[in-house]
Amino acid sequence: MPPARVTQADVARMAGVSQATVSLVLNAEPDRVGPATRQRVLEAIGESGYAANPVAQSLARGRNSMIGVFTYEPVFPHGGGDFYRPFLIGIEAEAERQGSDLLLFTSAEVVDGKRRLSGRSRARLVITDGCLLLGRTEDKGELAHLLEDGPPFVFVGRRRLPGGDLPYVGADYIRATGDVVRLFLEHGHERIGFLGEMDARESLRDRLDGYRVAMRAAEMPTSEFDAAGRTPDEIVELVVGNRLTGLLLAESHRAEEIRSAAAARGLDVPRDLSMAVLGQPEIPLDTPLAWTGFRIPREEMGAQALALLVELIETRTKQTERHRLLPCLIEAGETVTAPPARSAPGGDT
Amino acid sequence: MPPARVTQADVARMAGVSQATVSLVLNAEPDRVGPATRQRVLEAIGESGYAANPVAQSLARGRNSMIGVFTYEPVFPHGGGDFYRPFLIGIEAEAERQGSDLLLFTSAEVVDGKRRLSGRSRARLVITDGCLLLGRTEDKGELAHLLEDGPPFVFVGRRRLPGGDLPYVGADYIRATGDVVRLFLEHGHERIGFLGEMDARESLRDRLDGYRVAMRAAEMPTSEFDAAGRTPDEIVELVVGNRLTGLLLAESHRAEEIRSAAAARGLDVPRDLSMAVLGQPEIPLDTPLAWTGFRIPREEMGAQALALLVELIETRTKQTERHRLLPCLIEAGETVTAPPARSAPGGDT
DNA sequence: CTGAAAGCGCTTACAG
DNA sequence: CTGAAAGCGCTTACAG
Repeated sequence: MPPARVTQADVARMAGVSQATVSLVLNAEPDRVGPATRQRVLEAIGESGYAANPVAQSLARGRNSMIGVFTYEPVFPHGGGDFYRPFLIGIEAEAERQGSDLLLFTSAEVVDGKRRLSGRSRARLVITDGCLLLGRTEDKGELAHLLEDGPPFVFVGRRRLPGGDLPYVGADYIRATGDVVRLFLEHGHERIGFLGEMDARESLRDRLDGYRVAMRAAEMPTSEFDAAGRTPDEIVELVVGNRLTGLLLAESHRAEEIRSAAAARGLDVPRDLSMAVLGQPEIPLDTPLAWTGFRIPREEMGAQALALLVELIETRTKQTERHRLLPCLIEAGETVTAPPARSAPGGDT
Repeated sequence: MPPARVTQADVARMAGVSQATVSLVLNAEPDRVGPATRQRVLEAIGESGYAANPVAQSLARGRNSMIGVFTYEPVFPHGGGDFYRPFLIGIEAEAERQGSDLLLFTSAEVVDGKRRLSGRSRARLVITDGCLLLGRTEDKGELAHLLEDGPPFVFVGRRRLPGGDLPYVGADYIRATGDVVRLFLEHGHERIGFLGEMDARESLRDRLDGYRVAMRAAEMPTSEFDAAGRTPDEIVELVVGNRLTGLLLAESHRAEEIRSAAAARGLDVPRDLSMAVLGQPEIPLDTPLAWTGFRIPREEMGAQALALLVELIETRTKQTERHRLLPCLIEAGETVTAPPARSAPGGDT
């Protein structure tokens, strides 16, 4: 026999008032209920240990202090990586501050190892006041749907939708990458290459854009290479073939293997080749060097995303600025220095 | 203006039936509704894109597929340690399997950095079908309360309540510690000491009990030392003073510093002193040795705890065995070998 | 086989 | 200031 949960009706009986009055004490302005009645109700609540049933609240008014957290993959993966953790550190801390609980949608349907945001999963979202979305394998179609007639949500990480205005809190990769490019320029580099997957993902696009914009502003020629399917040796070959003195790595996790390959070919980092990573990899690099690059403010992104979501829920107006772009801190490191002196000033004629 | 969603009433209107009939088509056995009617309803559902409102379902059914997860500290701590992670890996995987969502009680009141399970936090628990409890700073009084009139719950880790029968899924430290003791005995050790905090926590008590039982069974004298407040050097002093050839460490995280102190005093592990750790520390030891000891099945504990909880929720009977003790796998390692030969056979007279 | 009705536990106009 | 009532969108006995 499940211990029957205390309801407003029980409290009302104890306090000798109507159920509606209990609700008013709980929800309305203090002066909606007379002080004496109010007192009795409050006491009854204390004694009974009453707590509002959020499901009923939800149905009646549509809010329940529950924030949904939807991730496209398990929040707690078996393997080594732990992609979501830094974001969730920020999210949890902010949730504590806001006084909301977090509902992890672990019941979502899984297709090809990725959780889907459609069907029952999608319907389940409406349980919460609003929802945080995290992951790198989102389906833009699903998002468009959600935007159209779903509960409020905020994506952690910049996401763009062709026709829509998707709320997000992202990191300013464009600017951060530009900062790194300018660091190279200040050191006197002229031939600075960009290596990354030529992918449509915003986080990668933004880095590429940042590179292009900064290079163009400096009137330097760009050299972009697709990292996909290339071995470290092949990449070093590209560096040499294009006489690059600097290399930006969008794929920061490959930094160390590329440096090794360069070393094997007699190219020392940073003496002969300056390198920088555009963001820290999930799994810290096993490296003897302090890599130059920038730090992604993941915890802050999580916290701000939740803060923005709460704002959206509370105002429910289109007025609020729905996008936030947080700055990345540049890390000086030691892998970028002046380029080697040109062997033949004026070119290699 | 939130886009109005299609309800059963809408579907009923389209199909020319009652709202209840729509519900029956959706939920009851196929033959509760005549094939023709059923067909019309199904068509209307298809056309309208109807999806049941899970909030309303929850309210009507009295269950909501939400499992609460209460941790005494943040699930995602800032610092290095990550105590809860392995448990939550198991919990999340099991939740996927069971089709339930996880509600993290991040709104709980915090006192001295620990979340409390009383007041509003306590009340909030009842919104879930049942709740998983994790942490090492539980208040037994709060637990007793919960047991009395709270929702079903299961503690991850063995917990005992003087008067109550608290459901848990734990690791069998008694047996695992006994296994380690027997490993020492098989190697010929006779003077085996136990070092740990003499604390009331079950996990520590169990290790001590396991040690005592196994030693008594072998008719060996026990030597127990409180690690609290003792420096590594002082501990080594105890080892020497008591002529121990073997040492069990309940506080596995101190293993390496004690080994160093022993080495500094000329005691090599395992040549002069065999050591074993009773469970892996949260943060992996920075050590050149493979430590002998046992592995705590944390993921499995999480998964089983959730499975047990669901069972309790579904059966709602006292019949179910409410306790599960999982075996710990012994790790052979290389820190336990035969004790050094006695200098004077027959004693040191 | 199907509909009308009550109920899940709340919120919120609406009367007094 | 307070109560009676309607309603949120479902499920589920209970009558026909």
